Amino acid sequence: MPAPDAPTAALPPTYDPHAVEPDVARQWAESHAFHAEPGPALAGDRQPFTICIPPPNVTAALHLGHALNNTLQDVLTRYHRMRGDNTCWLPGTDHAGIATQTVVDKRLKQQGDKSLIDYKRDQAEGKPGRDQFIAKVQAWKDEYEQRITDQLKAMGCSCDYDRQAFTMDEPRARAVREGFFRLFKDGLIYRGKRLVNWDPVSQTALADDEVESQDIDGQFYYLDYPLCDEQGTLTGGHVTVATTRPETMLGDTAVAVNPKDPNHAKRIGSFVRLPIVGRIIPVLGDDYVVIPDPDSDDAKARMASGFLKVTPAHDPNDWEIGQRHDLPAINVMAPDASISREHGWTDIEDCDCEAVEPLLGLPRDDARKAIVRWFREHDLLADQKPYRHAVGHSYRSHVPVEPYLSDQWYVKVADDRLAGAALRAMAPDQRSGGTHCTWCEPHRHPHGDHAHADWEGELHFHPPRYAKTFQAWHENIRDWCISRQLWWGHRIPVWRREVPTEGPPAALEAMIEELLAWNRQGRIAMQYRGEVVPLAISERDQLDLTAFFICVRDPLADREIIDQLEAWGLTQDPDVLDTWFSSGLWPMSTLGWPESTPELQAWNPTSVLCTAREIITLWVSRMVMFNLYFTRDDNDGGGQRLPFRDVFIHAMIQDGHGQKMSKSLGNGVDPFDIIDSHGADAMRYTLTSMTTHTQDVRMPVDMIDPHTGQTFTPKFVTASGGVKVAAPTQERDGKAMVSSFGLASGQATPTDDAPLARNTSEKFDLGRNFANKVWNAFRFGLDLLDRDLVERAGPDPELDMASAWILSRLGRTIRACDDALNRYEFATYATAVYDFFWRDLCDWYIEAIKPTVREDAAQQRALAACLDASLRILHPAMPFITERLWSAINDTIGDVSVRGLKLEPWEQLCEASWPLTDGSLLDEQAEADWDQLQKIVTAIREVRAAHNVPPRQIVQVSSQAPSEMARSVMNRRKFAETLAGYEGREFGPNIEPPPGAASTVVGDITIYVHDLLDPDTERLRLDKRKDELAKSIAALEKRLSNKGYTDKAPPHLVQQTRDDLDAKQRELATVDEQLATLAV
RNA sequence: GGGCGAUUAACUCAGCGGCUAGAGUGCUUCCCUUACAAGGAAGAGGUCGCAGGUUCGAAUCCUGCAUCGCCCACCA
Repeated sequence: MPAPDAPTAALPPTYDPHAVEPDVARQWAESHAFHAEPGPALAGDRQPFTICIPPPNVTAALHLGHALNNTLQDVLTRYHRMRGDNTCWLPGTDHAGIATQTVVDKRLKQQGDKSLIDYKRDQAEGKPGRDQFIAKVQAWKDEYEQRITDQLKAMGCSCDYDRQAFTMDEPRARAVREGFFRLFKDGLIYRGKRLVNWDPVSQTALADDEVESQDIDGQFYYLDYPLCDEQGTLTGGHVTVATTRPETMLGDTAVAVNPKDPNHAKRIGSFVRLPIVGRIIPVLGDDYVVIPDPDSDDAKARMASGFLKVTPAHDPNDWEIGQRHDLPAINVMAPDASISREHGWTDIEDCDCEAVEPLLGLPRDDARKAIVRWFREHDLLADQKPYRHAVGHSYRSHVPVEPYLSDQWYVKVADDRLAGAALRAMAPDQRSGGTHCTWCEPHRHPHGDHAHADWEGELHFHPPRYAKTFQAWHENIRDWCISRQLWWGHRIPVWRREVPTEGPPAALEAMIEELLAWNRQGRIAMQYRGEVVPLAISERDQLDLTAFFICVRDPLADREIIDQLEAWGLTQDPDVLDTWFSSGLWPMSTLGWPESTPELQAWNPTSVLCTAREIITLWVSRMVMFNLYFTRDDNDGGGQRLPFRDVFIHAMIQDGHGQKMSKSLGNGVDPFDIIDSHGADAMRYTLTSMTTHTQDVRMPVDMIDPHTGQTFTPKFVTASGGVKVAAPTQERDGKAMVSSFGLASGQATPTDDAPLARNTSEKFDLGRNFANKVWNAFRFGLDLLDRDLVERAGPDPELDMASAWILSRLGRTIRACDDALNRYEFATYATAVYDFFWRDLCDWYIEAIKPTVREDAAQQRALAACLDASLRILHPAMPFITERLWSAINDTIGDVSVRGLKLEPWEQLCEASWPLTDGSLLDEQAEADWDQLQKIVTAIREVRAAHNVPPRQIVQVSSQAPSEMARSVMNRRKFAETLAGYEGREFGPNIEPPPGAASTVVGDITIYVHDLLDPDTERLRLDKRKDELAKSIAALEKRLSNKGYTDKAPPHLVQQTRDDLDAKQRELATVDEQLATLAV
């Protein structure tokens, strides 16, 4: 028992994170240590270091994937803060438009409350539905934003919480409005009638990358269309079109044939009468059509009939064909993807009413069945074959996306000023396809200014392979649909008049003049018939007011304009912007853009973006394009800037079945669960140590029985989509509990009898054990250290071999940490500190100095320096425990710097300096000597273990060595004696083997462990050793007998092999001798 | 269809031209030694997915194949 007043009395023998973390977190919060101010850029020698958090969606709480993401950011942030950089980590959350709206709507339905449909009805009836629904979503957002912030704080994330941002708060909204305005003004945003990816459940358009491909088993239907003349008179015969989507035939406006098709091209120029509908449509030629070939490798060629039905309003390819041939696009569906005559089916009056009537209102699946039935009944279904193919699904509602004709807003990202600039921003060594820009030669934009010559790309991906994803995306990019028919999001700041104006021409004239004036003042921007105003509007008297789009720069500030516009009968576009529009501005909007703030000047570009690879196209791309584009117009002297210089892409966490961990799948693990079972530091350390440059890491998840506290592997079931998840309810020893999946999916509700079971994973034992080791090493260290002795030793005491060695190892470890962290090699960093602290410091050094350190000032100093420096280098990964121990050790020791290692005292560890070493800590001689000593100690321990000598029993050892070595052995004897538990007897060049001694050989030295009279054990040991030696001698001889090796391999390697062989042979001889002695 | 990655000990992963291929967990034996049993000492356990090739030398580089995972791609 330590004395009650000993420093260790304050520290219990087992580390309890729950007793430490909240206090430390409070201490940090009260000290405002994480708040940063930009100050003048590059003041003194302080480098800026900034990270913008990838804002988590407010749809749900964070899971382990976020824990990994944020841990890595915090490791970097804390490291740079300690390095003395002007460090700021900006936290925040994302409103996640469609995702959040969907989640909240689903929850409202589950609770039996008024849901989106009801609010929409209210809104249509003139009641305040939109605002009320948004209020519901806002409440959800408030709840989860708080949860997320609590989680970040519990994880120890050292964000500047004073700067907490949200993609829809006012500063961010301001940035969105300004960004939209500038793109609009520059003609990079336009209104287009296009086929969009329509989600019929959410009833909104989706961007291309919000569509997920899934293979489904479908059918190929072969439909006969009767041939006719131009007037519709049947001429006999038919063509057979092949389709997977018969229901869209209602909107067919042509049949296409490949002009090169030898069998079918002759039909070009004829007409068919569309069954059911009666529409007379041409057969035309288009290269797109696949020529049938039953022997082709291409499944489509095998399935093709040669005739393609063309439905421009319901298929993207057909849309293209329609554009080429000037075909009408006839939309036959309502926004919910049911068959409808109300949305563009202009010639429905001509139809066979009897056939069409029953189809109206049918969902597309039912319509498909009905239409196939109709064709079959009318003997027009030629064939039907099974066909597996990819179908795009909404990433939110998971239903097939409907290509749907509608008016939407687009960003012209394919423009050179956006995608081209993003490509040029790539570091030349990461851009494939030569050093020239692959983009601008062929796609040179007439108005794009080329910054090539003076703008060296410096966007780097880590690992570099992800640069390829980025490049490929921008080389094939298509315009980005940014309008969403949602309520939760940034309202599009565009006003227009829905109905033609009827006012007198004079009033109209005045109105136009007013608009043009505002336009000149830069308060609005205008587009007229798709062209940016001002332009030559020659026929003012024929102006169509409904063809004007008026973008108001800052509708919130400029009420005068809004009031006037509304007085004129103009209304704001009801749609909102794609979430990624505001996320794309994140590195700017969080720093105050469009104001030219000190933050923006000091911290943009930010240092690194830390994210997962799934988001490279969705998000990274847009931030790069926006930041480059918007900074080139700003007159702040900074010029065109990237949002960040480095992109670090980390692994995705999978569950024990190799499935991606995600909220929507329901297999996510709450970091709070891990913090509860293992502690935040353990979680962080383990996650850090898992972060290598691979793509994925697997995390088998267990559950904790809330009744007993025991860990067990839950029963898994296959949920929808084939995903393996823990069964919603679990049972152990007759007692029930609810899994987190059960709760998240709403399939089970925790009760007193069946409480929620937390998750855990034994992977975190690594970090928990390490934290405990650190804790105990410090308890012991605090007990051993004596402030007077440490100070008396001074910074440059005469070091014994052990102390010189451990400081040398410390110096190497600090270097390894720096290298690893600068290269984003987190696992390397984690392993380096682990090995130093546990293996070197605890297992060897502290054990070696135990008998002497209480009186030995030099050892006191070395130990103090090691402990102090260890806390500093451990801190980025394990901030809580190190901060707690820091305050304990701060009370015990002062400045413990040693020569070559500066360790300034500091009140809080999170603000303390990172240990700086100049290389003079390294001592190669001490390292070589210690290496030899470790071998001797291990050899003796091995003998002891083989003979079952208990650890406490001191053995007698003699050793024989060539004279020059013997002296060295004498010097290191005291450490070896301590470590191997022996007492040295005789040393010298010629020692008689003591009778009854076991022996072992280390290099030149033969070691005798006295009084181990068990010849059988001895023979076994020596035989085994002999085998090993014989094997490696054979291998070495073989290598040396290969003249290719001796001729071509580096000489030092060959020499090393020779030395090695020599040593092994001598050792073998000694072992043989000993075996011979045993036989006597 | 194009691209990226993985395949190494029972499990989860390092290593990515040259030590007898490592770590954590698990397993075996010994030890509750006055920091730590969430610990200490010793140990067992691997033809590095398969087949070729390059090289004096390959887990590591190249080619092909197999299996698994992810990203991108217009659903006739």
